[in-house]
Parts: sequence; C-alpha cells; structure tokens
Amino acid sequence: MSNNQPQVLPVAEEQAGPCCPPLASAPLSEADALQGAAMFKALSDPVRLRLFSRIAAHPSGEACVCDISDVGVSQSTVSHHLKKLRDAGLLTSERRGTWIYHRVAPAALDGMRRMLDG
Amino acid sequence: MSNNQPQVLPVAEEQAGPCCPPLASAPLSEADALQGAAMFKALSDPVRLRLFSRIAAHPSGEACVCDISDVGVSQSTVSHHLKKLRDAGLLTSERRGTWIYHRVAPAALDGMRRMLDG
DNA sequence: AGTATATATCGACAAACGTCGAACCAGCGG
DNA sequence: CCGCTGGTTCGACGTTTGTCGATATATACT
Repeated sequence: MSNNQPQVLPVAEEQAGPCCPPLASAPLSEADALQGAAMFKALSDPVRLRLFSRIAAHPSGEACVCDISDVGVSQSTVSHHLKKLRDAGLLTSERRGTWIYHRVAPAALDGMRRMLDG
Repeated sequence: MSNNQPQVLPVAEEQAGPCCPPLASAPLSEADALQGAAMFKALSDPVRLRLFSRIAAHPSGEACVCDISDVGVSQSTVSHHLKKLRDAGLLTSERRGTWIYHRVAPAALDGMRRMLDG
C-alpha cells in the first residue's frame, strides 16, 4: 500500500480545498461540477436532510445516532444515510464509549453556501 | 407491501413560500425536508449543475439552450435536465421567437441559502 | 406549400439509489 | 465469560435516475 499519488478517487470522498466558486461567477468546470453535485446529492434525500438538520440543530452541536434515529426508517437505513453524509464530508463522527457522536463539518457547508452566493 | 406509509404527495412541483427554515435552527419537519431535498436534488447532478451555472453566470442573466448545450450529453438529455431544474423552481423559461430563454429563479436560491445559513 | 432549425416528448435500457432484515462487530455490565 | 445494547456491513429487492435515439411540435424562412 505504498501509493502516495494524488489520486482523484471516485470523488465525494475528499474536498481538498474550498471546493467550488460561486455558480454565478463563471461556468463551472467539469471537475468542480462533480464535487459540487456530490455535496448537493448528500442533502438531496428527505431522510438524510432531516438527519442532518437534527444534528445541526442539536444544542451541543453533536448527536448520537440513538438521539436522531426516529425518522421513520429502519436503524440500518439511518446508518447508511449517516455514512453517506460522512463520505460527502458533511459530517464528522467520533466514538465515545458506547455511542458514536456526529457533528456537522462547517467547511462543507461553507462550500455549498459559497456556491449559492454570488 | 407490509409497510403502509401515508406517502406524502408528489411534491417537488411548487414551492409555495420560502420553503424552509435554517437547517440548524430546528429539526426539519417531514414536509419541509421533502421540499428542501427536492431543491438540493435538482442540483445534485453534475450536468445539471453545470447547466445551471452557465445560466447563472451568463452576463445577460438569461441563456437559450443553444447557448449552453455543449456539456457532453445529447440534446434530449439537456432538455430533460432543464425541465427538472424548471420543475424544481430553480429556473424560469420564456419563449421568444425561435428560442427559449432560461433564467435563474432567485427565490429558490434564497431558500437554499437560508437553509444552509445558521 | 415545404424545408430547416430549436426544443420537447417518448420508449427503452443500464446503473444508481433507498430500503429492509439478518448477520456482524464493539464496548459495557453482570 | 456471556449476554445486552449501539452501530455497521451485507445481500437482496423494487424504484428512480440519467442517458440515448427516434419522433413530435413549434417557429422561421423560402
């Protein structure tokens, strides 16, 4: 596993920089469109959006799955959605004892906001 | 079909009002999540995002399909994507003579921006 | 009329997605 | 140690999505 190439990967994993310029500033490049679309896609499902909102709205800034998992789908589906949000860079998660706490990643939100501004 | 959900309408056609409160202000209601997710979904495809960006970045504020349709997919696919953006309320279109001009709907963008702000 | 251009719609198809239950891993407490 | 609870991963399923080519509609120009 000694590969240190700057591999671009299936995208949606890492947002190296601030991701994307404002949509209205100039036509988006194909690469930027790929990254930007991945972020929007992460919030494009109602269940995912509600999960994200519940974490973002939590007073302590973080929430364990047990705290937000009553959204009407099975627990495994909740886990699946949280993974997608994590993979998109919108959430970070940390295990503390029995529970895993999730919090929003402000950088990703900044990227999306910047896209929409302009 | 053991699962008998109320299944909440087609949605995604009209956003009556400003759509949704900030994600971090309070847990999103199911209805708001449905509307919000529909807007994000509209921008969740790279081709669609590029089309939207090209319209938004156009100096005159509007663009005809012929002006933005070189994004690497067929003409019918471009039309399909523009329809989706229109249905999501992100674009308005107006026919003038032979061409149809598209422009961004600022209200929808405002809604998404408000969601992401905290 | 007839032809050419611009956009929309249709029908089909593969790929991606959301969902579930079941099986699995990780800590905790007896 | 063993069971219990929180959470992830797996395999399968029906549905949605993006794409195409072909066809249809609308406007313009001969």
